[in-house]
Amino acid sequence: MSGHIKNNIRTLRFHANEMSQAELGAKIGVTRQTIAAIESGKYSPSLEAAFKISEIFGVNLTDVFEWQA
Amino acid sequence: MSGHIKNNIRTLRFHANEMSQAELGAKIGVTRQTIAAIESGKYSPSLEAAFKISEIFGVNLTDVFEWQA
DNA sequence: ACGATATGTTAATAAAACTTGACATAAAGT
DNA sequence: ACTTTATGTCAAGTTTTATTAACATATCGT
Repeated sequence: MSGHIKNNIRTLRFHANEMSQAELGAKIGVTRQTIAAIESGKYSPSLEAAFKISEIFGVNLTDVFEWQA
Repeated sequence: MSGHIKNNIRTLRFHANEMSQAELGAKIGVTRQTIAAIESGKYSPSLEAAFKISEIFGVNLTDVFEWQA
């Protein structure tokens, strides 16, 4: 009923030299299936995974994940 | 082995007119025990819960939760 | 055409987040 | 002294997130 979370992972990956889902997963310590699920909005990541992803892309967490109330 | 997450909930609650854990929990839809556990660092919240908490305090998510690599 | 890489998706299982209910202590108000 | 409010903590249970493995299609380079 309340808000949901949008993400820009796909865009950020392609701007980061077309990094693959598998490569991103390896960098943060999750599987490619997990990245695929997060990217497609099947579920949202843990806070820790979210921080690691934003760290890889060198941006703020809220530039990767956006809360819409 | 990698980093951990620090939070400023206690401080933010006291700055927000000494809002109780129970009140914060009610506002974001979790129990007071969950707030206590998050606040004390027993575990980190879901990304959704983290967004809701920062929304209540009117600050950015990364002002509530800080990632230390 | 063939082999390699990237991604989509599903099913079964494991781990983490969260709930409920309980019992405890401490501080504040009356 | 008594009641109320705030918080700490624990155990058992449910829900959500993450893992692994499998099978699928599409694209790219040779």
